[in-house]
Amino acid sequence: MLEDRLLIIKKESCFFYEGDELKGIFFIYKGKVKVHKKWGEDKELIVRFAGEGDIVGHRGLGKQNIYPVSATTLEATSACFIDLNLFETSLKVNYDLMHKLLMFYAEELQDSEKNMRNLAHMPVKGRVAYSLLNLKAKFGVTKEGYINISLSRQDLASFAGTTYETTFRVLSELSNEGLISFEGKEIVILNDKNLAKVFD
Amino acid sequence: MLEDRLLIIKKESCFFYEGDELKGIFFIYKGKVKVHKKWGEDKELIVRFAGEGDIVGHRGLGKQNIYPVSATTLEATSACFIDLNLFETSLKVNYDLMHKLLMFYAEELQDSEKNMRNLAHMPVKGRVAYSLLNLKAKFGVTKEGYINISLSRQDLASFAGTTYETTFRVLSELSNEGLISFEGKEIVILNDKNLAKVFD
DNA sequence: CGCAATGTTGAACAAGGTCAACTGTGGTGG
DNA sequence: CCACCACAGTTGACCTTGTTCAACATTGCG
Repeated sequence: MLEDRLLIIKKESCFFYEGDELKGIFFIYKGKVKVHKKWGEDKELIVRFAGEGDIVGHRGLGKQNIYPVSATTLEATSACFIDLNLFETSLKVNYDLMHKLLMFYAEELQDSEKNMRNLAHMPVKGRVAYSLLNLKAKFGVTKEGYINISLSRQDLASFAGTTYETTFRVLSELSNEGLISFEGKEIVILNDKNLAKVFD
Repeated sequence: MLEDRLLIIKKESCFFYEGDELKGIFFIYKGKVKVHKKWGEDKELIVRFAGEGDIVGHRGLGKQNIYPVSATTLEATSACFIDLNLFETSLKVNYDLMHKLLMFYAEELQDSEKNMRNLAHMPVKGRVAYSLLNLKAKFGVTKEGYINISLSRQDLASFAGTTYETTFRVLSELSNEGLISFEGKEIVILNDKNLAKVFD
């Protein structure tokens, strides 16, 4: 029963698009996903990342049943698709689930608004630093100390709300200052405290 | 019983501050309120406006019981304060309330993320235009056609995520283009459709 | 070996923020 | 009644930030 809703999604594939009709939500068993929003043809903003145990697609709930964002896997991902009806029914039946979801939304909203303020007022360097610390907090580090998510520069840029090139320069800067170090996509934060001082 | 929780708040006063301990939420009977977040000493971003029938302070729900935003009246306002315990209890008892709240959060989250993307990628002129249309949609217009909220330039700037002076220039520009007209704080949108074309 | 994709850097440019001056307007006291 | 001041409204000039574009380097892979 459950099995026929279990999806295996390969790396770098978009499993729902901004504007699509809302069919249901996804529960991530394994893998990592970016949730993003387009602007024009070639610009996007990554709104959030989701990993193991997170849900994706819930943002579509509300008046118009349309996904307001797209979701794309960053690595091979397995997820459970939960039909909208089933989900709504579960909510009706399970008070606790609904309450958890409510709290989850509340947290997300706080996050989102902090990000808004950052985009409006924080300079790029701060935003990149903030993004890195965010990623570390969410995904942790590997045993070698690298942030446990392998992200293209472009994705990092889209997350920080800036361009590829600028992200690049900022990253070298931070590296020169001894706050981080990296080889390709693998990034280590050497000094959390001082990295946090870049903003704030 | 209800009366002792009814508050009359005079114009331009902040009734809770970002960082305050969360005591409860406010239900606005009458008046208008801005919900804002500080950056540094002198910069702020207005995250949302609330009017009659809206609730304020719910953003504090979540892990740490702290208001993540401040709330300040724009006009004389009457509001009902609902103690956090009472509110939580009501949620437990009233399935429908909880569901409505959930949907409300979902909408807010969508809004917030649209705003994030706009801040990241939309130029200032577009953001101001977007803000004006937003305000019109939320508060409607007076019989003379003015947007039914009287906002200082500074507040409009903080809502659009820009500076006082820039807002000013953009407003004159829009006025020259025949899209809006204004006398002091009172603004009319002359051409919704073309104003929307400024962004998008 | 060569080509494509991605990484790296420099330079020019544009948007918007900052600062400061100027204008008008409405008190306030002589 | 007018001179003066305080203060928001208004505008100009400049400067910083970050984007854009384009060149060049490096890597990986057929």
